[in-house]
Amino acid sequence: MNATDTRERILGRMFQDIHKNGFQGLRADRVIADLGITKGALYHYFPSKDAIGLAVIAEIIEPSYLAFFRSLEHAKGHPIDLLKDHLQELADKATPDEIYLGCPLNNLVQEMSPLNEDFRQRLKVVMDGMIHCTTRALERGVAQGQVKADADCAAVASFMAAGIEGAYSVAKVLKSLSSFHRNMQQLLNYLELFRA
Amino acid sequence: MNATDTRERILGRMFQDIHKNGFQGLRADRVIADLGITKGALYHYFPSKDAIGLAVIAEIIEPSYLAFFRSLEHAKGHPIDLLKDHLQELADKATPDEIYLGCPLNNLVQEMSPLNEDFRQRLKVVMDGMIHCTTRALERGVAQGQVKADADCAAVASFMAAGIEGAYSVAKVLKSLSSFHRNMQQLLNYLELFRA
DNA sequence: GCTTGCACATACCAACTAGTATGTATATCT
DNA sequence: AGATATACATACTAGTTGGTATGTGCAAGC
Repeated sequence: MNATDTRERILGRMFQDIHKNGFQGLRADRVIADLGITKGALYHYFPSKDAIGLAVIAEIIEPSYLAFFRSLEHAKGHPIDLLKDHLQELADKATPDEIYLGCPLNNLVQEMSPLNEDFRQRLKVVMDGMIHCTTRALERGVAQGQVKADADCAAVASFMAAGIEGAYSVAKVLKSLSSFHRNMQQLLNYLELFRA
Repeated sequence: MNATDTRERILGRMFQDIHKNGFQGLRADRVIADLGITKGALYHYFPSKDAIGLAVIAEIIEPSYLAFFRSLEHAKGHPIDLLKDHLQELADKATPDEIYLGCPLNNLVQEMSPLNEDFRQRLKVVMDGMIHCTTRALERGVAQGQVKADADCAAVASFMAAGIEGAYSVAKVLKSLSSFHRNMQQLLNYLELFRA
């Protein structure tokens, strides 16, 4: 077991615990007991609880969310199809358990934005990334005649992000995977409106 | 100062503290210090912290959210106009501070649904109420030829709820009132699609 | 005027929780 | 081989936090 392994094991479990309990509900003691390690190991890698949360956002949440959206930059194909495929994939791969726990990004946004500006800044980077990449993809679509010329690309991109988070949110209270599917389908219909 | 006054003062402040810090971040000590009362008063009215949270949902959040949606049942006028007026009002009355703190319902949903089934049940009642009242209003609109006959009323109602929560969510991270306005406007446009 | 019960106030505690101080085994470099 | 740094383990603490046990002023009812 080398050093990077331990650090990543810690971060992975922290992410899971935060996903379930929220950052304020995260208990370092619970995680280290779970991993079979000790406080010494934990505080060897992270100076504080806040640092753990920020590392989880930067090293786990951000990469996993922005992977697709950054790929839009050089992707071939109709931007609306690319976006719809991604939403469809999100809908298809979602398990009841994931829906019940909610979107990790959304959870942290709701909980931490007003409490810790460092958290908000890092979360904003992720949300901005999603929206801006989508906006640019739609704008390229306009330039290529694939997307309606009068489409407000920034507004559509922003609404798509809101629709995704809202779908997660509603499905989470209702504890209903089918609610998530229905709302994602409505979002697909909405996107289709902007095809040229 | 009579008894009901004290109870309501406590609930009001608890709501504010929860709105800002979340339920797990709620500190009873902080609230009673703020109100200038003592533990004795607090635990005279509420048996536990959980009971406070549930009372806040049942007595503050639920009535304020469902007031409009229940009124739909007997309201005159085009259902789409009624809904759009409500969304417009939500957009107009939102202050930067409220946007920064987020939607109280959404906040609690994200934080508490997976942690406490009692909370989730009570929050689900609110969300269900919003969606079902909207659904019925749209269905009446279909019956009266005001709403497109092929509209999936339940899906539209659900998506409207998701759109609202999503708009709050995105605006909260971005700390942007104009983002909220833009997304609410997109939601208005979406609703317009179903006018007969 | 005496009891009863409501509406609090005071003092206190047990459990938890992030964080620290210190020790130690092992690998690496010189 | 000795020094140094890394990667942890152990033990402990200071500050919180929800909750309780107990006391008290007071108004209403008898």
